[in-house]
Amino acid sequence: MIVINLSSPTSVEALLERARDIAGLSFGELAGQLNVAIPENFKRQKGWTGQLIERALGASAGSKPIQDFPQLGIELKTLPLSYANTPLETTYVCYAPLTDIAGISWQTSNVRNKIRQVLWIPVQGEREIPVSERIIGHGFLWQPTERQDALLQQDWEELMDLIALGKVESITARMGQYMQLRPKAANGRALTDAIGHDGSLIKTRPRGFYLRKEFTQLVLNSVFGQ
DNA sequence: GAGTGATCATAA
DNA sequence: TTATGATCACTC
Repeated sequence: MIVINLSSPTSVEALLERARDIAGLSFGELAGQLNVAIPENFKRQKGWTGQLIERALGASAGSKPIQDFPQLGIELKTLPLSYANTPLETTYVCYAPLTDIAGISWQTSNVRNKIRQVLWIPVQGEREIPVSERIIGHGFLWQPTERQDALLQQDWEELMDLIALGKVESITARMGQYMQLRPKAANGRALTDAIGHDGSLIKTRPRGFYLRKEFTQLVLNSVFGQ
């Protein structure tokens, strides 16, 4: 049996080694080693896989708005794949700032900072596969290519411009070619401040930036070839 | 069937 | 409430 070390890895090499160690394990095997209860489905525990992998790799940030491995400058993301190895879900990046956005640029944005370096862990995501039987794939370290960075910058600037102009309520998830803005909250009653049409503050649902499946597919292609 | 909008658990 | 981890589920 593989012994999982719960402390934080102190080097990139050590982190990647841990990722290699869990590759090929089923969710059930890893959850068993970590004494984590396995749900039937994710209807009530949507972040279960991510939290399982975080524990296994020794992520330390908790719910702080920083990367999972601050010392290494690495963010951890699980990526549920179909049988055809295509992404099954969009990827949440971070909350979108809806006020006090003067002075924020793509270069200094939360989005760009978050995804400077990502350790992607592909996992089987088909819902017909019982949770305990889904297999963990081979994790890989990724940094956006210049082109990928430019694609996200384009969407980010379009969306942030609308937010700055007080048009957040007119933004739909259909906007943005590779990155979109969608509600991100416990429910529809959650409200936060945003810039209104005349520049005053309004209340709206919190929003988050999400990478479209098309973008994470580009990531997969850029790493594994198409 | 795909995608948007909604939602669930948890921590601080 | 904001933030983390995301997937659900209804509508088209």
